[in-house]
Amino acid sequence: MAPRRPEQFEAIREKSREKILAAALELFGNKGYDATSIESIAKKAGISKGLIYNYFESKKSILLAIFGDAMKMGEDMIAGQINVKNPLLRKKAIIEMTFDMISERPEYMKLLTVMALQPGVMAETKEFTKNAYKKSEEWGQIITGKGKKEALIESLMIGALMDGITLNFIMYGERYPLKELKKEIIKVYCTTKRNKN
Amino acid sequence: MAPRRPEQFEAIREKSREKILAAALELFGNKGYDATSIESIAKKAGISKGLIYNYFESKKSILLAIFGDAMKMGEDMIAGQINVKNPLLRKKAIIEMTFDMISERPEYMKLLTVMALQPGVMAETKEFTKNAYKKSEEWGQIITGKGKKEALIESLMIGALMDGITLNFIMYGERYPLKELKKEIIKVYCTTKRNKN
Amino acid sequence: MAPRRPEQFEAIREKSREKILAAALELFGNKGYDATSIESIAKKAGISKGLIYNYFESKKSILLAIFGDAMKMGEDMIAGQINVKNPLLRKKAIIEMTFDMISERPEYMKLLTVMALQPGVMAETKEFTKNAYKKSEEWGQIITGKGKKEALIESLMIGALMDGITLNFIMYGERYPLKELKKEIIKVYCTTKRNKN
Amino acid sequence: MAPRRPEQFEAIREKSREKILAAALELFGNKGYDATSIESIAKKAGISKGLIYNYFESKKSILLAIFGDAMKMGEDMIAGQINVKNPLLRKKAIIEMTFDMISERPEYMKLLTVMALQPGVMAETKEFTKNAYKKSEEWGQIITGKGKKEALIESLMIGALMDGITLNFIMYGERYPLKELKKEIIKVYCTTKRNKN
DNA sequence: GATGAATGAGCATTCATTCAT
DNA sequence: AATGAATGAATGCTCATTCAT
Repeated sequence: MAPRRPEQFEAIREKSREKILAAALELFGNKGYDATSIESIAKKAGISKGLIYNYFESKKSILLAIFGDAMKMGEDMIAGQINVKNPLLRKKAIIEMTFDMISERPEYMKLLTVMALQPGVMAETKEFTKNAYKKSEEWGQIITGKGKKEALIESLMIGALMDGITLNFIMYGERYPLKELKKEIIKVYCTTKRNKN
Repeated sequence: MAPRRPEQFEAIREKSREKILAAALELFGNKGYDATSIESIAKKAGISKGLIYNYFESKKSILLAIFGDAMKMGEDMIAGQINVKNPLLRKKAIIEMTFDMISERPEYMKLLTVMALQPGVMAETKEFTKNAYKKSEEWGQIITGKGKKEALIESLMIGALMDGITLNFIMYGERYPLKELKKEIIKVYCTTKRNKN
Repeated sequence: MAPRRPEQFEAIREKSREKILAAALELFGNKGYDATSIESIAKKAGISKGLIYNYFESKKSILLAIFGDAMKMGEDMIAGQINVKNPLLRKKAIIEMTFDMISERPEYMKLLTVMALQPGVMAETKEFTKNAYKKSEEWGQIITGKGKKEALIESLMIGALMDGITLNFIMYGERYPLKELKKEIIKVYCTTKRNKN
Repeated sequence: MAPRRPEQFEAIREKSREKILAAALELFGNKGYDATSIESIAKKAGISKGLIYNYFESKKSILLAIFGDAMKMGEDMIAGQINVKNPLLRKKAIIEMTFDMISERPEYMKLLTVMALQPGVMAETKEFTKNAYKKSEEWGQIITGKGKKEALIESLMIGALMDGITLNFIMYGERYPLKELKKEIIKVYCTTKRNKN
C-alpha cells in the first residue's frame, strides 16, 4: 500500500501536538509544572509516553511552546490595535480585550498566570522572561504613545493592574466585580484629564 | 562539665530551628520549593541532613512554618496602620509598606505569592491564602474609608495593582522599576483631586 | 507504464539493502553498535525507518550481515596468499595485507575486533570469532613454513602483534604511526638473518 | 547516641566504593558497558541503586574510576623500574611484569582489555585515551631509553605485542603458550644484537 | 515497496526519608 | 542532639519494533 501523503502526516501531527499541549496546559495549571509527569500528560492526552518526544524535545520545551502561544496571542492582540490612531482609544481597546479574555477564557488565563509563577517554571524560562520584558517596553510605546520613560511607567502600571485583576479574579471567582473595575479603569486611564474634573 | 540545663537545650534547639528556616526561606525563594533539596537546606544551614528531621516532620512542614511566619508579618503590617486617622495617609502608608515589603523582603513576597497559587502543594496553604484574600474586602472599607461601593472598587483596584506589581517583580526581577511605580501610584491614589490639576 | 519486471524489483531490493549496510557499517564503526539508532541508519541511508524492517529482521541481523561480509573478506585475503612459495614473501604479503586492511578499511577492522570481544552481543558472533581465531593456528604453519614448534611460536607472535596493533589503532586513532610500525615489522620478521646484522 | 566518628564513616565509604567498583568491573567485562545497568551493578554489589550515586556521579564516572585504577597500576609498575640502569634489563623487567600480570590476574586483564574495546566506552573515554597515548610516548623513552623516534616505535611495538598476547590469551585460554612467547620476546627485544647470531 | 506515527519496556538519575551508631 | 550511609519509589527520556495507510 502507498504510504500516507505528506499532508495526511501533517494533519496527524498537528492533531497530536495539540492534544499534548492541551493536556499539558491543564495539568501544569492544576498540579504545577514539577508535579506534572510526562506520563500523566500522555495519559490525559490519550497517547503513549514515548510519542510526546516525537513532538517535543523535552518537558521544558512543552512549557515553552505553551508560553510561546500565549505570547503570540498577546502580540496579535496588540498588533491588531496598532493602527488605531488615537492613543486613548488604543489603550481602551487593549484594556477591553484583556477583560474580554479574562471573562471569556478564564481557564486559559488562569492556567497561564498560575504557570508563570510555578517555581521551576521561572527557572526554566529565565531567557523567556527577559525577552518578555523587552517586549513590554516596546508595547509601552505602542500602547500609550508617550515619551519613553512616561510611557514605560504607565504601560507597566496598566500591565500590573491587568495581571493583578486576573489574579484576583482567579482567586475570588465570579463574585469579583470585573465589569465595574473595567469601567473604572477605562475612566482613569483612557479619558483626557479634562474629563476627570 | 556539668550537664546542660533544660533552658540551654531549648536554646540550642531554637537556634538550629532558626538556621534551618533561614536557609530554607532563601532556597525556596530563589529556586522554588521542588527544586530545593533537603540536602541543600542542610548544607546551607551548616548541619546534617538527618538533623532536620529532628525539628521538622517533613519538607512540607518546613514550608508551612515559613509560610505561617510570612503571613503573620503581612497581617501585623496592616493591622498596625488601622489607627491612622486620615484616609489618604492610611492608603499611602499601606501602599508604602507593601512596596517596602516587596523590595526589602523579596523572598517572603515571592514565597507568599508563589505558594498562594501553588496548586495542590497542600490543603493548608490554600486555607491560609483564601482567608488572607477575603480580608482584603474588609480592609477595603478600613483603608479607603469611603462609601461602600466606591470604596470597594478603589480598594480592589489598589489591591489588584499591588498584587500585579508583586507578580511582575517576581517575574522580571531587579529590572522592574519599583521606585518609579511607587511614586506614580502614590501620586494617583493618595493625593486630593485638587492636586491632580 | 508497464509493471516492473521481477528483476527490476530485485535490483531495487538489492540497492536498498546495500545502502542500509553501508550506512550501518559506518555508524557501527564510528559510534558503536549500541549507540547507533535505527533512525540514524535510516537517515544516513536516505530511507525510512520502517523500510529497514523490510530487509532485516532486527538491528542485530544488520550487524550479523556486516560481520559476515567482513569475515569473508579477511578469509579471502589470506586464502589468496597461500600459494606464494617463498615463506618470507608469504609472511610479508600477509603482514602487508593486514596493514592495508587496517588503514584502508578501518571500520571493518574496528567492527571485527570490537565485535569479536563484544561479550554477550550474540551467540552467532561468538561462533564466528572462535572459528576465525582457531584458524590462525593452522595458518601459522602455512605462513611461516617452518617446523612445528618454532613455526607456532613465530606465527603466534606475528598474530599477536597484528592484533595488538589493530587494537591500539582502534584506541588511539589516527595518531598511531601505522606506517612506521609496518616498516619495522617487515624488517624484523621478513628478512633473512643475514640482513639483520 | 553519638554519631559515628569520621574514621568510621571513611571506612564504610571505602568498603562500599570497592564493592561497587568490583561489581562494575565484572559486569562491564562480562556483559559490556552499555548492557550493564546501574541496577545490576547495585544488585551484584549487594546495595541499593541509589547508593551508587553517593559514591559516583554517574555510570561514566564508575568507568573512569576503573580505568584510572588500571592506569595507576601500570604507572606504578613502570615507575618501579625507572631506576634500573641498563635499558635492556629495564625492558626485560617491564615485559616480565606484564606477563606476570596476565598469568596471575587473568580476569583483571581480560576485563580491562574487553572493556577498552566496548563501543560506548571509547566514546566516553576519548579524553582519557588521548592522555594515555601521550603517556605511552613518555614511557617509550623511559623503557627503551633510545632517541625519540626509535624509542617510540620500539615501545609501541612492545606495547602492541603485549596487548595482542593478552587478547589472544583471553580468547585461547590456558592452551595459549604464554611461557614460550615470553622467552622468545625477551630473546628478541632484550638481548644485544651480538647475542642474536 | 515505502512511510513515519505510535508504542512501551528499559534505563540513568534524583531525593525525601529512615536508621544504626 | 547529631551524623551521613542507605533505601527505593518516582521520573524524564531513548529506542527497537509494529502497524495503518
